[in-house]
Order: sequence, then structure tokens, then C-alpha cells
Amino acid sequence: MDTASKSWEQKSLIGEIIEGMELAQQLRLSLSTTSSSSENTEFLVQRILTSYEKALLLLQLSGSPQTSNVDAIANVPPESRMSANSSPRGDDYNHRSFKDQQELQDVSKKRKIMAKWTDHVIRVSSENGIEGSHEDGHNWRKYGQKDILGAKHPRSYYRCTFRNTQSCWATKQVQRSDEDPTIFEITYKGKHTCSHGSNSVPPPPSPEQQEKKRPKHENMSQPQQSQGNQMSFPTNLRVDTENLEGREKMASPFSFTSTSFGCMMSGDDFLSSMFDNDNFFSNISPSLLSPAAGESNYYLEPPSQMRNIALNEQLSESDLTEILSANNSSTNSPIPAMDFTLDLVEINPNFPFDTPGFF
DNA sequence: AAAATTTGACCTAG
DNA sequence: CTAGGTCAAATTTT
Repeated sequence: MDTASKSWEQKSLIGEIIEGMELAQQLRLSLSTTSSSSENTEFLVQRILTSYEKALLLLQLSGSPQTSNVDAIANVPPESRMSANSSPRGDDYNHRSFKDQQELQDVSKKRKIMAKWTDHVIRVSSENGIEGSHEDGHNWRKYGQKDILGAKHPRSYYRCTFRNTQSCWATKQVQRSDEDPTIFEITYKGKHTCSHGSNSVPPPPSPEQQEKKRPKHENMSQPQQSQGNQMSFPTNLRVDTENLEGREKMASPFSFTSTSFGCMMSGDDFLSSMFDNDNFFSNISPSLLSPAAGESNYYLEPPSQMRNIALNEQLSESDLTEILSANNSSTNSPIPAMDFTLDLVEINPNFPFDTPGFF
């Protein structure tokens, strides 16, 4: 009950923070890569900030017990965002299953919310031999493969493993580059609504090699925890984020960009500016924003459903500590209502936090 | 046995 | 009709 929801918040929060961390690392990598486009970095920055915003929100919410977490989040947006987006269930395949009578209704509903989901492409190249490196921290299940006209390699389709359990409609497509077999273009569609931001089971990263699935030269002797999945980007792995969701959204990212990391701005300013930002709340629960969503009554499943895959995972200690200490040094804890007790230790005894002044 | 992948059929937009 | 995307049964992997 109480404990349950609490831990739900904690999980979400931690998930967000971790994601932000990972993204930050990607950004760093991207920055160090000679060929990083500003678009690319901007995109990453935006995502990072999003994560932190959400985390902050969660903190806020957990501070004020009145509001029921999610609802609160959904309502928070005062008047700024959701101008052009808020595109819930834009899924493409709801045709087959019930095309009897529901279809009609569904269609009318769909018209309303038909917009498109986030969509971005990144190019990943593993120039060394590190395949399976592309782990984005999510669990994907392959559901199809298609030969594409003119492309030498087939395109594979993945969707979130938790699609059914948590109605997470995120999907991605992976296409190997024609000439450079080392480069994969990964197109992400939709946002993850599942509770597995990046922490979850050790992802057996094996995106797209149907031709040669490298056996496992694995060593399961890692004394520590498994770790090393997503972010352990080998230095020669290039991630190239490219597009985007063609919208003006990217035009003016944020006002608090560069500052936010080293030392976020102080309290109120930060919070208010984060509300000014846009569309994030819209992804939190599409269904909340558009009741029309229909059949699914199971978005945001009850806490009970999420097992405790919580966070006993793999954050590379070194990195984590790095970031934490960085924050630490900046000393001003920006969050006003920061009484949140994040007992990571309880959740995960092995958690690498040695940082004394953690938070 | 359960979960994930393969793969050809099926569906829809253009 | 074609190409791209998805389904779902069969198959493989865990």
C-alpha cells in the first residue's frame, strides 16, 4: 500500500535519474566525437533535462502526499505545453485484432489523437567488434523483419518487451547500413511508458544480427553486480542522433541548459522553468490526457504489478560516483522539497554509493 | 516450460 | 499494385 506506492515513486525517480545519467554519458561521448552535430547534442541535452525534470517532479510529488502522483503530474502543466503535441496511442497496429465493430469507434477516437510519437533516428556504429553494444537500457522484442527495397540488409522491428504488461508502445527499427556494415540506423518510435527506464534485467543486447549471433563468450563471474550494459559504450562506438520529430520544439530548448548540470539553478526558478518546458507530461500517460484511448484500462499498472526488478542494477559505479560527486561539489541542492528519503541502500545493498554527502 | 526469434502471410498507405 | 509494417504460428533459445 503505502510502501508500495512509495517504492513505485522511488523506482520511477531512480529510473529517471539513471536515464539522465546515461544520456549525459551519451552526450559526452557525442561531444568528444569529432562529428557531432549540434542537433545531435541538443537532442541529447533535451532528453537529459527531461529525465531530470521528471525526477524532480517525482520528488516534488512525493513531498506532498495530497496529490496522487501521476494525476498530479498530468495536471501540473499550467498552460504552457501541449500546444501541438500530446499524441497518445499512435500505434499502428490495432487493425487486425478487432476489426469488427470496435473499429468504427476506434477510428473516431483515433482521429482525435492521431498525432505522431516521438521519432528519432540514431546511427550506431560499432567499429570494433563490439556488437550488441547498442543497449539503450530497454528491453526489446523483435516482432518482424522486412527486406527493404534498395537496401542490402533487412530491417528489423522491435517493440518494448513490456508492451503487453505495461502497455508500453515504444518501438524501434534497426537497419544496417548498406556499405558500412558496422553502422546501424536505429529509429525509435514512441516513448517508453514502462517502468524500465534503464534498470531492469541484464539486457542480453542482441539487436540485429540474424546472420551471426555471436555465442556467448560470457563470463558470469562478475563479482560485483552485472552492470555494464547500456552505458558501457566502448569508446569507439559512435552514436549519432539525427532527427527529429520535425517540430519546432527543438527550436528553443531551454534557458537553463548549460547551467543545470554543474549547478542547477536554484529552486523556484528551476521548477518554474521546467514547467515551462514542454511536452513531457504528455507522455506520462497518454490515456490520461485523452480518455478516448479506449480499451486499455491498464496503462500505469498498479504498483503491485511491477516486480522488484527495481534497481539493483548496473550503473557503472565509476560513472555513477563521478556524477554524484560532481553534483555534490556544486553544493546547492536545488530542490526545495527534498525530504525524500531515497534509501537506495535498502533497495540495493550493493549500491555503489560511497559518496558521503550524497544529496 | 516460458520467453524470444523467425518468417511468411496479412494489412494498409500511397 | 507495391513497399513497408505487423501478426502470429512455428521454431529456437533460455
